[in-house]
Amino acid sequence: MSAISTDRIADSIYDRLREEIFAGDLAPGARLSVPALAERLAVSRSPVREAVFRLVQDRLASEEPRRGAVVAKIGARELAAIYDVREVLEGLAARLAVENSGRRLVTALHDVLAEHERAVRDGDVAAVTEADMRFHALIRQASGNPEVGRLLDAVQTQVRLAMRTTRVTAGPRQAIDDHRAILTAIESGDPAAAELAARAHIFRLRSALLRQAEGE
Amino acid sequence: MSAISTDRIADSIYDRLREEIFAGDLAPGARLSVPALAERLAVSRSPVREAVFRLVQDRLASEEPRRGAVVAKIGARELAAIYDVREVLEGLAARLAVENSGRRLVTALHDVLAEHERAVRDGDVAAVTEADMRFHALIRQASGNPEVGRLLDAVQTQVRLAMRTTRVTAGPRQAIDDHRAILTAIESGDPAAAELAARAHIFRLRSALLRQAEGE
DNA sequence: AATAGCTTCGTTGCATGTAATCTTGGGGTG
DNA sequence: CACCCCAAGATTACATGCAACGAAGCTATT
Repeated sequence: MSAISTDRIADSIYDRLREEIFAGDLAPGARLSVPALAERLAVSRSPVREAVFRLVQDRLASEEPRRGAVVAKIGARELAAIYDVREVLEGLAARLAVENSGRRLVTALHDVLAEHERAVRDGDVAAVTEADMRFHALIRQASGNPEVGRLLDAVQTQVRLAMRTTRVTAGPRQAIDDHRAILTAIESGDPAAAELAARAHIFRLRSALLRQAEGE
Repeated sequence: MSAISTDRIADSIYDRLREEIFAGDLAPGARLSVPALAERLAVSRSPVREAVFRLVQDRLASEEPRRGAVVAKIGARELAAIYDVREVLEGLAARLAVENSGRRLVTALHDVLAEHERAVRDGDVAAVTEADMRFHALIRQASGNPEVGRLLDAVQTQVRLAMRTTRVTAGPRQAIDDHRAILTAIESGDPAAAELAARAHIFRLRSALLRQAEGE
């Protein structure tokens, strides 16, 4: 019953570096020198090497020839490509959720949507983000397809990284309207409609993103 | 201009283990002991450890608690989930290929299809597989979206692993008919039609797969 | 003969040594 | 003043040592 043993140094270093990247403490372009990190974190090079390796595989860092890994930059172009993928994956998740799931999902989504609306009214930015992510997470868990969940996690990792450079805000009202449309489609029990609604939502996010990148 | 330096021991071990898994020399369930492999391959444990780690991340192996990694088994259920993902990704690739690509793709696909038909007539199983894979690879390269390519590579890795246990053959005539339908849709320049045709193709493969798994 | 305890073996994960290779900065030269 | 070459530094990748931890098998006891 115990959780995964997190007493692995390599894991905790991976988590820590990840958070430092998302928090901006490690800006895109910053070098991830294994010896330097090992000294800063007061551990040997082995677990650091493993952690950096995982960051590269997650595309949070990229290998530069003989200069070590650096925190990855991600431009609007790459992000748009990722959103193409996200569009079809979120659509798939919504379709599968309708096919596999029941009333429980609908009520949970209603709750999150209500919280989302409250957060927007109150101007609580953190809560808005939280509710937004929860909405998608619920659907993806309900899909019953772990592969979709894993891939969407990877997509979200890239999106979070992109927020370090690109400012990507879809109008908050638009997001709520989209979510409500998705929920309505799920409630109606129509898998194809749910897929379309989810895809339309992500497609609009992608458009907003590109428009914003254009205006720079 | 030189290719990626493959003179890394860890890389060559990774490639070798991968091939041994696909060839069946390492059957699903076989233990991947790092010390044992290091001795067999006459290298130290470090590069072997890295290679095994990558296999686990690719889901070609799975970690068993305190007994090391073992070659992964993949059942019909997991494979069906993977095909759900593959369906939407191949659909996306086909749509993007139509939007981004031109006549070059169409002629290349015609060539591969002709070769595919010849191979089926001659009963050349290896050539059939080759042509089939080439058809999909062409579309995915033409999509211009590297993310789709990477994810479909990962999907294909799982499919190849699954072939070690599950026998997955869609009738060869069906595959050719499907491919011709996809090509027709691409030729017509209709992105939505191409997406639907590609999705239908994978969906049929998935159905054939599940039917075959059912009958056991 | 069955079972409980113990010993041995194998495994992982981390630390550290070392050679090869590339980058980079400085000093000397045309 | 610009440029080139060389040397020093840093990095990776691999080898190897070592302790902790379970698992599996053997032995002794009931």
